[in-house]
Amino acid sequence: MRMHLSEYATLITDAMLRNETVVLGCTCSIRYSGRAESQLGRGDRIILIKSDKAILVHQPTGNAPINYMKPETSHSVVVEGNHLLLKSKNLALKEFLDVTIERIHFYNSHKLEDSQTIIVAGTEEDMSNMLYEHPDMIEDGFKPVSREEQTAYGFIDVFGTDKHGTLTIVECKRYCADLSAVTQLRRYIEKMMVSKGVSKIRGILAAPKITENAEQMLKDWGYEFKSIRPPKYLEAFDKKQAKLDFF
Amino acid sequence: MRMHLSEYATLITDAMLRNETVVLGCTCSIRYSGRAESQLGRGDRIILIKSDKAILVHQPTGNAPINYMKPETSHSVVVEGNHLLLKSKNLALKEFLDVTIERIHFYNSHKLEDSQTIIVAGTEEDMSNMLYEHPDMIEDGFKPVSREEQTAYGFIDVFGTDKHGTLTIVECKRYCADLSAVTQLRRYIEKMMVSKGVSKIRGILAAPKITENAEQMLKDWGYEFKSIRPPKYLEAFDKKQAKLDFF
DNA sequence: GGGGAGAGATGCCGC
DNA sequence: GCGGCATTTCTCCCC
Repeated sequence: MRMHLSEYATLITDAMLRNETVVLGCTCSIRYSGRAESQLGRGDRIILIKSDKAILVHQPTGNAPINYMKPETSHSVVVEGNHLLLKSKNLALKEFLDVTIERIHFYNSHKLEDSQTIIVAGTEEDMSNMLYEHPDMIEDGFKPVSREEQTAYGFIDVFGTDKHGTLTIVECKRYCADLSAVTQLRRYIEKMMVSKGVSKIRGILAAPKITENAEQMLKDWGYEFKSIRPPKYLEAFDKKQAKLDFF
Repeated sequence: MRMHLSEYATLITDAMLRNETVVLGCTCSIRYSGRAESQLGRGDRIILIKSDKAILVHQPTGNAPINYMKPETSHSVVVEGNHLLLKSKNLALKEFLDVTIERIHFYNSHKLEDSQTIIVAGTEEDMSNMLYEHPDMIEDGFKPVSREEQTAYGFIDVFGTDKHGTLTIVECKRYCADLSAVTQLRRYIEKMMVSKGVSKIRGILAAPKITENAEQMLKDWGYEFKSIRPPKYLEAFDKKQAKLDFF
């Protein structure tokens, strides 16, 4: 049983008023203007308008949305000739999305309730926590002083002294360390040398692996690489769970 | 008319066999294991399984998917007790997603056809192209060298010589330049000084604006900031269109 | 709200 | 496939 486009306009408008989440399968073309500008010719897509008024447009393949607007966007649906015009505006961000809908394949809307927050384990933070709790993983005699030390040039993952008492900065990466990881470490060290008034600070990049160019740059600057992997995910996970269950 | 969960299992399985895109509004809980590990308690979500077998799970608010798997993932749907178990596996990436579905609010599947590619304008590339065509926007007397040469020294946005013949590297940012933009410029300059065997290379950061810390670091290193905005979106857009229409 | 940095980042292009 | 880098990055945290 196919409805007319005008009926869909009413359906969608009413659903949004009721703060429902709207799903639309349709043939459409799209134009976006805001931080950048884009155009997309006619094709079949899924449109998702969430209860917070974020909108996502997905092509039938690919991970990322092809067009989207942030939450707090206002949407209007009107009939224009023989198609539906979905106009989304975010005046605060000066962003605009126009979707010209030629045909609707399916439509659904529903009030969705979800108060859950995701718990993620195996992050860089888990890694720096592990090193803080097991400083011997860096090297014998390493003594951590602080985590997440704030500097004007950024955060420092792990900060401490080696067995000779030399100040040591450890930068963690959960995956393969690259050039920017080295420049990040370098930036911290240079800033810290000035603020602490010392001439020598050791730099250690802790990651499962490192690119060849990054390793070369690391050596050129007299820093070191330490191959360390993020903590076993399930262990960290169960730990967090235990903590949550406690309360 | 509500169906039993077992009927949905068949519906979804068949739709995937026909390479359709599947949309599901449901109450579910989720567990992910792969590059990291995550858990999400019971709540209402939208599940999207695309024709390339990518899967996205969206909460009713927020821009980004809360869980997802890349294309080429295999999915199975089975009934387990009084709920539906959607198991997604990507053995090549060693990633796993388990969705325990307690209730289905709506379901749709459809064969979607979309061969269109998006055209985006106002990018950093557009910005560097603009500077090549209008080098006076950098400063009087700036002469960009041929664009072919930029590959020889990496991914430098724009480089050339100023009116005194001094080599000059320009790094473009389409939005507010930050600390990493400065270190990036610095890295290029150091690389270039070695490869060209010169002791002085000017560095210019071209962006609409720059953070205070980044500007300080830029000055500390003797580089310069030039406030430049990406080209007017519509103009660049129409240009690209004209080019495409030509063929 | 701005700044800084991580992300299960993703996606693109080049070698 | 790896590497380097932009992204309408998004998101979180902290000042």
